[in-house]
Amino acid sequence: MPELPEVEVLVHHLRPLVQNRRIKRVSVVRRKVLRSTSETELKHALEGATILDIQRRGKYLVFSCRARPELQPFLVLGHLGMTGRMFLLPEGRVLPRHVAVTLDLGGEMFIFQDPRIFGRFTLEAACLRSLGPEPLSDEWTAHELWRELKRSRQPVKTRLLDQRTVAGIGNIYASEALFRAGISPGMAANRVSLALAIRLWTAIRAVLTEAINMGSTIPLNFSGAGERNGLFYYGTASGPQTSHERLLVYDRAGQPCVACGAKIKRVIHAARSTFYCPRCQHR
DNA sequence: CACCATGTTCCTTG
DNA sequence: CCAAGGAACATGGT
Repeated sequence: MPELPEVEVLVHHLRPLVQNRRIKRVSVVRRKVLRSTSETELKHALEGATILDIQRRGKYLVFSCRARPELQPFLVLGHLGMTGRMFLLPEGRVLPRHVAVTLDLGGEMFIFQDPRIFGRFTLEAACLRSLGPEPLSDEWTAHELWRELKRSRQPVKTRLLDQRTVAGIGNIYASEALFRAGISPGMAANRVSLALAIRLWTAIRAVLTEAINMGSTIPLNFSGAGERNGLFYYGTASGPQTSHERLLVYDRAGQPCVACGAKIKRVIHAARSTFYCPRCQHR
């Protein structure tokens, strides 16, 4: 669930629920998600503090909190990893499996659940500094993408997964953006022309924006229960399509390309699956 | 049982 | 020293 659009949608839905709420108590069930922060440090910082806002940066959720009005705000960084979820649970309910951290907000519990424990919930915010530009910001240009791609001979798909190239693209939207741009995922990044970089830049922004727009209009199920599939918009109340149906190449190996009918291929780059149409994506 | 999985980081190899 | 690739992390779904 967690690439840029899913995190953006989560932040959008979570913000009004947690904004200006005071944290009464913190419970840490899986210490690993705290990374370099100790359990004591997190509790000391958060218990009694108020959540002022949530923002997204790349795939990170950035909580700004403040212990008291006269003090400086501080940040808590959340990351969903592969399987993380965040939602509110009415107080008194039985906790679901694989809870990593809970915040007692009084009346409701904020739950960070993460079966695989690849995610994080930490005071350590230094990792934000190594992130590349925000793909949907006005400051990010196609030329900047091109300049970044020029620096490596790795497959362009692999470069898109590197969060220093641009922040927030994951394995699903990397394949989707390359398909839309008509670029073969295995093409060496430094052989991508400026014209192709412009197409890729446009495709990245379109793919991410469309996913956000769809997710934002759908009511999320914050109970966290009954959602068996990791894919983010699955199990939500309604909607004509699941997110999966909107993906044109991802996880469609062997199926006909929606544009030309050729068989979608699956290949491996840097140990991750890549899906593409060998006819549409020739360059 | 085998294989796959939306992410990041560390280790090894060249 | 750097770049690139793969394993590891821990669990669940098919």
